[in-house]
Amino acid sequence: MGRWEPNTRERLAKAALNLYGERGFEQTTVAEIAKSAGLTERTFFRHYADKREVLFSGAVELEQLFAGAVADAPPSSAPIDAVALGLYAVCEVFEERREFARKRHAVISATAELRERELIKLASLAAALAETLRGRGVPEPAASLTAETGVAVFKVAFERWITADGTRPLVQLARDSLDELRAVARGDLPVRPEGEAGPGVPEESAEA
Amino acid sequence: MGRWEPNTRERLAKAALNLYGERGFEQTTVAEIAKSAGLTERTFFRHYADKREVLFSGAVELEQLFAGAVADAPPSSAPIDAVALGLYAVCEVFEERREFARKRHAVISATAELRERELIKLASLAAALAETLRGRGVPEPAASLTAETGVAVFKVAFERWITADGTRPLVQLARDSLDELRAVARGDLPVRPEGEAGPGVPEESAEA
DNA sequence: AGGTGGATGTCAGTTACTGACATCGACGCT
DNA sequence: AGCGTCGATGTCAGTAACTGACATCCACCT
Repeated sequence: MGRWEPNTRERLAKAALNLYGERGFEQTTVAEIAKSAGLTERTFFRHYADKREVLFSGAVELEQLFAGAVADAPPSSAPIDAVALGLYAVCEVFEERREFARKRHAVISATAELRERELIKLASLAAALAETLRGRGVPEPAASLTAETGVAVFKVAFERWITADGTRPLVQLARDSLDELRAVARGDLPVRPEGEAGPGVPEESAEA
Repeated sequence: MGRWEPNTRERLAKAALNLYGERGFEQTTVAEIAKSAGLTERTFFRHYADKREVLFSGAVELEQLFAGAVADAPPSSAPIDAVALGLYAVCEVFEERREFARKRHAVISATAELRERELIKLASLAAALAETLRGRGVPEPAASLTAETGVAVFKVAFERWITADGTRPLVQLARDSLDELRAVARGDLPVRPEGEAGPGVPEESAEA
């Protein structure tokens, strides 16, 4: 396997992330990314299907990790608990790369086109989880609903983790969000968790 | 307000949906759509931001309808119940346009790019719902989780409605999916009904 | 009739993306 | 060493999405 400089794909990904961060996604041309990595535009498109995909090369591994952990959960686990195990496994991986995740997240959330791509990756993840759950004997539509729910919980927890100062580990935020979801779906009216006096909470007290 | 033929936007949208359905999205050029509507490519881009957006012009109204119904729910309603009301309002609208919805859905689900666009519209919807819930005094992250959950329920119900023969109204499917979600989140274990994982339609509403 | 304004047409240009073909460089084989 | 193979890269030409600048047209108003 002949090659000039090693790690072509990673060099392209790193160059892209940097340029997207500096000039913005739309203001960066693929030719610039390639040049910055010492390659040509054509080579870029041999490694990544399009200009956005360069930021999402890790999606497949993420999916495998998440779904694998769900598959390995004890057979007696309720679907939502199996998904929780996958959630925790994923959180561990992210915990080690917080700065990278932050930088990448900043670029993505700044550009509508990149947000689209991220959403479809998350949808693919949800589909994979649903498939795994069906493999565990969970019928539809429970499998899909549980999978979508798990992804929603991850999104919420990740957002809080990226935004916060980093003292609280992602896995803990995920656990909290999951608990919150159970309460929401149960129909419990959410009581204010902490002393935050943000937008006033009107008269919410009793439940039906 | 000068104009040649009326309903320019609608003519473009109809032409696009037809061509996408016949030749496929990628095999259809914007110039062809415009020509088919008796207009030019440039005019197409004056009405729609890009080639995909022509299929999503109703997203804003949908969002307003959904969020409006949530906002109008009784103040004492639990968040999930308020979202349910919005869900039902949206279902009514779709019920009247089943054939259009089916055709459009077929085109979208056949093309990755269009699925991306649809996802971001749904995400926008979820964001609007979350905002509405916060306006009702629901704190985060319960507002976002409830909103995402509501959208997930809609997706599942819509998919079943489009796939099925149409005898069951969408609103009923939505109600069922919502019940299922509550069961899932409660941790009720939908165990394999008869020990076989066949594609047979499983029992729903199998809880107390 | 004449003027105004919004919608449309025309044209040129950039850039994402693709196919066809040439080239390079490492490796194995004799 | 010499040679051939093969995968990765470079080069070039082409399509089509999308944009900006400017001309033109039609409906309406005075």
